[in-house]
Amino acid sequence: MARKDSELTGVKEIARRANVSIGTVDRVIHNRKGVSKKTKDKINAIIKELDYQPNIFARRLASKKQLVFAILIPKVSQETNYWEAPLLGIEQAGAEISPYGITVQPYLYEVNDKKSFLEQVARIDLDQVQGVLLAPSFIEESAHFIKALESKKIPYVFINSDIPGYNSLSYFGPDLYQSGYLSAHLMKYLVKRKEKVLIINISQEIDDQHHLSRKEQGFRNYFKDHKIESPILKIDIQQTDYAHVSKALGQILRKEPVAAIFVTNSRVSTVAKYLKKTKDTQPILIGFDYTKENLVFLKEGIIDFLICQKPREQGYKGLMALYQFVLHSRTGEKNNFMPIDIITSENCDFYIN
Amino acid sequence: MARKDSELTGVKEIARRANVSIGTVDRVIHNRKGVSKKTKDKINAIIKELDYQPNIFARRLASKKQLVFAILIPKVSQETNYWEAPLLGIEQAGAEISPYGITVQPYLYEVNDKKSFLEQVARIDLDQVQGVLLAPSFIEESAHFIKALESKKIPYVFINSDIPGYNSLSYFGPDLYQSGYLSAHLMKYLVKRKEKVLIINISQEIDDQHHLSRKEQGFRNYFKDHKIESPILKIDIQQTDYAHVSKALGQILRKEPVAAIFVTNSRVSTVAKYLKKTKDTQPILIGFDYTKENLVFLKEGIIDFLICQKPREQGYKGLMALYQFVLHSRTGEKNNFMPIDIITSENCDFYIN
DNA sequence: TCACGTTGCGTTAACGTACACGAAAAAACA
DNA sequence: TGTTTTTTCGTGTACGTTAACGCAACGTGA
Repeated sequence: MARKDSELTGVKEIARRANVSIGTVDRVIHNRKGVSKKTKDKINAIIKELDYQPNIFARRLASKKQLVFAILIPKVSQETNYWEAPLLGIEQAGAEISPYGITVQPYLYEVNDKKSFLEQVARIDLDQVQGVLLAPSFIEESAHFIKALESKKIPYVFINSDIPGYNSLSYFGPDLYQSGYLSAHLMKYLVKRKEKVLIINISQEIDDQHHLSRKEQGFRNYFKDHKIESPILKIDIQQTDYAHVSKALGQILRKEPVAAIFVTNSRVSTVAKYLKKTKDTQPILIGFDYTKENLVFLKEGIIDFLICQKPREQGYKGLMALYQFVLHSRTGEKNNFMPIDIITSENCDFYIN
Repeated sequence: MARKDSELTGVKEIARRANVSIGTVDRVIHNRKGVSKKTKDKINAIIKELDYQPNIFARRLASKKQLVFAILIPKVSQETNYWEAPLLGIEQAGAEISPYGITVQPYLYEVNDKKSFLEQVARIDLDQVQGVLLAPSFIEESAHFIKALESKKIPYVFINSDIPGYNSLSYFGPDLYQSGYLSAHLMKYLVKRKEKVLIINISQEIDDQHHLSRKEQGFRNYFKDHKIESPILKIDIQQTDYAHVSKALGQILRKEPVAAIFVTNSRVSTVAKYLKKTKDTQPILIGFDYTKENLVFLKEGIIDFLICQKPREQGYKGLMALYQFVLHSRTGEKNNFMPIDIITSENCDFYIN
């Protein structure tokens, strides 16, 4: 009899060893009620001993129900199409895993609006969700949501920005400090000794400040570590519209001729727009993100370098990590810092965002 | 009766419509013999009409047999650990898809040895293989193998280098011309007007020449397109050992002081080794690939930039493409040019190869 | 004509799990 | 003690596909 082989695994074997039926084993596996503590413990012990891995094919064949993953990220705004990329990655991953009975439900919030974030959170029915992929833009609001997830034991993955200290499955996103550090490294090649460098923060959001300042820190520390003598100027611009930005730029650039400008986020295109209009010698311009707007100026040569951290891949890999965990109990690295890519007008056509 | 719903799909429905049994339907699906041409055609028509997608869970539950993918790439040599990266990507993909009953069989050949390539090809039993991932280093030898694959209708994917004109499922690898073009772009920032630039080809293999020259072409064309006045020198070194390389370098560098050197492949570390020993002012050095050896010199500052094209991802995505096609009949892009990454001593620790 | 092979097809038992249904056992109540 | 309720558990069917087995019908050669 070849039965010996086949009976060594599966619910049947567990049932046999525990002297119960497969129905009972099934109940403890799904911890439904109706099993005495005693037999439940016995069965759990056997499961652990056998390191029982349920057959996912049989499981998903027998169970008609879909798994649901909720996606909580900003929606694409007129201001920037940055979030298009993660969404594309998510959609691709979603398409790949959909044959395995997984449904992806997007909940998209306004990038600068906490209220909108909370509205979307409220729409998610945690009893119908087996995993969450989120960009925790707003620290406090996210913390509250995450607490709810943990109490329901729903696994979640962060993308784009991290909130350390939580028990997330993993994080896929940039190492902000390093990307600032790298930008400074590029600068070193481009500015001559003692030429001035300007850092520009453009953001109205307070939560953002944390991100921006970590980049700035990296940037400044590189200059310090490498004893670069170029003076660093810096301005904060709290309004993101062109009128404000151009005015602020005009003021400082008239007084202080700079050889290079480092914009700490994707709004570098606004700066580029200003620089294009002035006839003066163009300073080197470095900024972030492969957005439509930035790309135009990159190709025109107004922007010299863009730093980018694979937003598409963040979405793709984030969702895949969720899938690997929920379906196969596979956990990968907890922190997955995306590579820091340097984009120029030459390689931009080949950049896979 | 809810039967109406459930009967609308699956082999049962096909069988019902064709007035045959599911056994017969199964036979034509797996085109086994024992079905008359007439009913076979009828069933195939219905399958197409219904756009029947077999339930993969039921399929893999019922069928105990494993799918086999053969991997035909160079093995890691002492000379370079380049091929470690693709293999790692392949192994990761292999681990992820192994629960779906897929076995990955590596056949590794010596990178510079056609005989070894043919030996490995001979070891592959095409009747036991459902897909092939290969790096077609040797054009003619590969062509022969590919012909065999096509006659058996076994899908195959190229990585690292492409042989256009074949009906491969897809290609994952670099766009050589562009990576040369980009290198030149970097040079532009780094050398002053009329300073000399040196291109170095180090390779004993003839097949390689094709690759190298496409890079060189890209490099030269950038200079032409942008009317850069720096003269370009060039040497070919046909022996890859350090003694030869250093001798050749000594000869040319003594005569011609150059501001920058562009090495067209991963052997840039050999050049770096030489430069490190000379006390002269170090020229800018650009080369290819994130190998162990190159990394050392990059961190020491001898190599300034490395161009890299995600060898790990080539392996990962290549195998995944095979999987998506064989299991889910999903085809993606045919040509997948990898992003052209610029690696410096600053971002190298964050580079995901 | 019989015996035997071939072709074309139907039937059925797996594959491992989920879950509804109902039965037995235990507990609670009278 | 008998009756009801609750707890605990076993049985059976379904999920969609695979493939072994077997049975007709037909053809072939003697």
